[in-house]
Amino acid sequence: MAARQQNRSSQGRRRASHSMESVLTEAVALLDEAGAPALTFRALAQRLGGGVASIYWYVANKDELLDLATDHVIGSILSDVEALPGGDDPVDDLRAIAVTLFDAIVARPWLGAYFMRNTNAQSNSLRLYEHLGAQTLRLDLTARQRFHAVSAIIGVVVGSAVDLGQEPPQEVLDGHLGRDEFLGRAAQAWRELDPADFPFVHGIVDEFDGHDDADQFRSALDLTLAGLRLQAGT
Amino acid sequence: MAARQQNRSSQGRRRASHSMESVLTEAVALLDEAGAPALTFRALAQRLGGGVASIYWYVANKDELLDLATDHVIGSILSDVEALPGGDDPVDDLRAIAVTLFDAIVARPWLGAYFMRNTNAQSNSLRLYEHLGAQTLRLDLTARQRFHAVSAIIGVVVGSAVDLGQEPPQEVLDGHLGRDEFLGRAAQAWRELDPADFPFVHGIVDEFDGHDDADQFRSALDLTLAGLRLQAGT
DNA sequence: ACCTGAACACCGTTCAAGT
DNA sequence: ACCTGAACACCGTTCAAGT
Repeated sequence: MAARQQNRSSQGRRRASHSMESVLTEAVALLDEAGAPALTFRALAQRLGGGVASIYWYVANKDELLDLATDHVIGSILSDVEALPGGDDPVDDLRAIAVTLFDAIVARPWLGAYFMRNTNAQSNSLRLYEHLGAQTLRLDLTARQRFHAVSAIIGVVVGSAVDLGQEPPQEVLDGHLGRDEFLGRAAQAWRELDPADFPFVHGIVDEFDGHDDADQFRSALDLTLAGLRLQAGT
Repeated sequence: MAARQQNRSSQGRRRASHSMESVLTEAVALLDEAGAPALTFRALAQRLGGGVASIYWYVANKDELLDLATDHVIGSILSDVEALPGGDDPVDDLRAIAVTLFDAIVARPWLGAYFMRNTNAQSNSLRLYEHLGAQTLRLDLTARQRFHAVSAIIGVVVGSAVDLGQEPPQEVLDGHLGRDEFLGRAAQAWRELDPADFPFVHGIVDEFDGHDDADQFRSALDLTLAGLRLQAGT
């Protein structure tokens, strides 16, 4: 079937041969499988079937590796965003894009920490930024308002994402405790606080218990978009 | 003046003696002086004048150290928040609290990554949460709306904070480049993009160049609060 | 041009032992 | 009850050398 790989000499496996593409694909695979702590140069080298030092031919350091891995997956998020239908209401289109970003981060919680962190090294991020911003060009806003509006929307996404990206406590990872049990346990602690000292916490503990992160995100996004709509006079 | 310290024997310095308080104070000092990477058990032990292992008497692991250090500084932020005058408009009071939080994070950029991350281990965080929430009790909202409103506001703070907490690139740290030069350099790269492909980016590049993070935060916060005001019918 | 092995300096964490 | 020294297993990064 496949031709004999050039990097196998007659003596057996000798020299590995990588490529930027394979380095990033395997880096993302590690991140997806076990989160940010799983991405080490040694683990990555092992997956690539080579030595640690060869990775440094492709990236200058770990920060750059993370930036490029992030931009790599943002490439596919960008495709999703570009596939969005787009309607006649720019604010609704902004919402649809933001929800797409949020969903992508839910699927890859490690993304939360690196998303939109460095638009220089991340060229797909810049395109995504442009895509969001393009919707604001359809609204009656000043340049400064547009700049701030897009920053605010990204802020809502990142703010929610950071919450999601939090490594769950050890009990949850070990599978001894599901997310619901974990929330329930925290909720129980809240219920035991003095209601006179914590009236708000008592009032919302039932909402907190078993809450959906997506709901929370949607509400935060809707508040920002409502404010934006008001500002644009739409 | 001060009595001879018990941990000095006649042979000279022998056994160090710590306390939770001194551990956290020195941990915060390290974080303040050089950011999150500076807080290592070895550096902390050196400042405390003892061995690394003794720190484990006070905290179970580094995560707990970070949680407690964060809660420690949130204690003083809480004092600032409680010292706020408080007016007749709950939304304005929410804004004042949020701005206080933002200012605290500007002063301690490392906080951004840990702020409000674990209200279990962080008892001062919970009090701060209650303080924000208490303002929403003065608004005509459902429990769910209150819960989401406070989450949204914290999201705006954290979203902006994450941006601030980013370690500046090496050139800025080295002092070869100021923040303005750094922004200007990025802005210049944006100006060189094809305007047909990046109309939005071109439209806001002058806003981006030399922008103030506080302005950006204030705008994001105001959008959220405007949305909240609308929701509460105030 | 691209890959390797071995080293370096540094982490968090543990543990048997001291006081 | 609290502290210590030394070890362990792991990091990112470098470099002289190979192909």
